[in-house]
Amino acid sequence: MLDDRKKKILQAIVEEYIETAEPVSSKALVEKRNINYSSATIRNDMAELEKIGLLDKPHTSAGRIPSAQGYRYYVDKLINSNDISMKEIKYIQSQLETKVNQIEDLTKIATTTLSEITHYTSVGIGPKASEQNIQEVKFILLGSRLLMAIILTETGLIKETIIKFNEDITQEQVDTITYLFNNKLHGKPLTQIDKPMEEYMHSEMSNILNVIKPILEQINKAINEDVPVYMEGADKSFELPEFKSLDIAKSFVNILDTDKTKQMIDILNSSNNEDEINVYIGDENVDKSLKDFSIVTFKHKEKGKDLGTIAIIGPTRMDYSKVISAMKYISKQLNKDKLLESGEDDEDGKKK
Amino acid sequence: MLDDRKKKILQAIVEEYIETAEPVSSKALVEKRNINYSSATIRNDMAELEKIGLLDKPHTSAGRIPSAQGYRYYVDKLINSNDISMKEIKYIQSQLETKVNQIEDLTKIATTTLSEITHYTSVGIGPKASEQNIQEVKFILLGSRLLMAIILTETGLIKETIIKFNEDITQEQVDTITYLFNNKLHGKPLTQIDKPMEEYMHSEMSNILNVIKPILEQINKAINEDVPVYMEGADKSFELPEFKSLDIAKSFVNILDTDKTKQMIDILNSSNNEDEINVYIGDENVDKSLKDFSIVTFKHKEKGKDLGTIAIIGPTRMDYSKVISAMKYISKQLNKDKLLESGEDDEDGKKK
DNA sequence: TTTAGCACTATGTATCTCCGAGTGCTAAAC
DNA sequence: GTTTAGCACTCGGAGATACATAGTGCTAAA
Repeated sequence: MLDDRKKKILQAIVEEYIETAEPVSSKALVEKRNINYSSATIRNDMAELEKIGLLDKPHTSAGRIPSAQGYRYYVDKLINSNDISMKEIKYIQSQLETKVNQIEDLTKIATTTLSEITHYTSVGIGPKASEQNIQEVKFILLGSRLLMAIILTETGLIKETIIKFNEDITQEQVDTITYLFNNKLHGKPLTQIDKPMEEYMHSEMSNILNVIKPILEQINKAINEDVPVYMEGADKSFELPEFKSLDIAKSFVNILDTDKTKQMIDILNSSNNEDEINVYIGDENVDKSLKDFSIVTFKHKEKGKDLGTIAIIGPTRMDYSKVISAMKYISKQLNKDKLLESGEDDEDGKKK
Repeated sequence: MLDDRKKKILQAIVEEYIETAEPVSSKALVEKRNINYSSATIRNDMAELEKIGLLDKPHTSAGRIPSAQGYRYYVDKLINSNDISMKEIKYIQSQLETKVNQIEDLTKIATTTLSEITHYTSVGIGPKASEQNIQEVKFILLGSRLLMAIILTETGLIKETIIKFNEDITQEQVDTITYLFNNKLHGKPLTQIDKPMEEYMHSEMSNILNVIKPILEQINKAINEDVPVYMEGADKSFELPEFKSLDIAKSFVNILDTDKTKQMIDILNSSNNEDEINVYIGDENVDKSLKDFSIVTFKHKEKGKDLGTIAIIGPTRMDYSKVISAMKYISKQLNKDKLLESGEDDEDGKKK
């Protein structure tokens, strides 16, 4: 356990370093951070903080910088998690009020807003379709051989896909299929879409057998493929002094490349704690290419269903206080709004 | 007009520089590029090529590099536009055969494939909705106050949006609206969706008046907002030696940031020539932040309708021969396939 | 327990030198 | 007239050296 002065010194070093990106000297703490002890006293404490592993020293004649553990201590015990101004609150509110066309848009807007408030790069991932339960399935015949399937989930997520057939489809067939799907699939998870249909595959209704199969195939494909990813403010990161190091810049681009999106999704989805903000500092990240970065994530859920994940990626020297505060506020707003239900309930009594 | 030897020398310099990223010396041309003249002769020619502005010299005691004009001459007159291997052709074909859920997916696949073949960053932009003509409009009541509008265009592009109402909507209203929309809008451009509807706004059908307005609003929003952008292989660019310069790396990230997407869209959409490959070298680009880059674009059209634009962005020292060849081949394939029609024609005789 | 004072140390920067690759030009060769 | 050999010249990059400086660690005194 640290005594008060050491805590104060650690906090001051972290915050000063976050601000200046330069190793912090004992003198700087006295002059800029109002620590009312002599630089010598502070130096003694700094030496001890270094011994317990909370500070690092780039070299003998430089100041100190926080270690990953130091940031961790700061985030866990010293942080001000209400570091958000009235102006920022207003801005967030105005952004979240924007009308959305789709549920996914909400995550997108939150991602953008977060990047604008924090000046870090933010990444958003749309809802994972596979976790959702089916509310309703609609089929629309777009042409004699072209069928559009629209799946609405209980949380309002919409998946649509187009199926092409080699032979003509009749409206009667479509009606039958629509009836079957909605009868069998309501409330079932999207991943299990083909299980309940299988019995029909082997049933007497041979006239739709050859129609159902391609539909299931295509729907399955649509569910598993499409996880929208939004990235905002990548250019902002490049203004940071850490990006003067080409290695860091490179690994950052590697992380954000669309190809590597799946990696990112894995990283973010491993943060499972519902409605809670997770912070991964430097080498706490499982992925080693993230060792020089910190990630702050938040998973937006409603009734246990994934509505999207939002993350901020920045250098370990990140303004945790600001990032966590902003994310906390946005997450609270997202949960308060319950936007999904605003216009669709009370139809069949299934929802309260 | 250049004599044959000068052409050969220019070509060799461009190609050698593309390969090595080092200023090319007269000696290198003799030894590595089999120019069967003495280095002195070559030096004389290089001096002349520099005088006409086709070559640059970083400093007195360095070799030559092509100027923007030099690249331009190379691209226009010296290039081998069939620089594509059997293996690459096979790969492109296999990729384009992938089943697509939506028309947009085609652009996406082409974008990815192009980046993989050329090893440069590629950017794809989906079809511009505003240029499309309406084929059919469907409305689906998802709840008592939630309506989904699906617009199918003549080229197969699908736009869908959700409209929320403050009061309940009946199926009869939806049917009326569906009839109205399809009656009035078939074959009209998407941008003019509200013009033909206006007369109804002032007509006797007051029971749907308050329904049409929010629908038009929301549809207009969906049309104008949603231009999907795909980016592939940004990390590949960072492996290039030019990205050792932090300024170049920075301006590159600036270009590709989602925020600046609209700039990019403008840039790409200014390349209007249908089914033709456009090359913008260095400062030929209107946007000054692109002065160190070259862009090769191709606009995929069918019957005059925009189906998407694909671009390769790389340093001015780009392998134009390979990029142009690959793009040419992909564009040919895209046009040959006419994928859009494969299953939807002959329904009502409107299409041949 | 805190502080003043001082020796010590690593780094960044500036300056200088030296090397070599490459040119431009002149004069000779073809 | 065209090509080539030869050579002086130039510039940038790599290393070496020195210097100034910011910061520490430690000792001894307050």
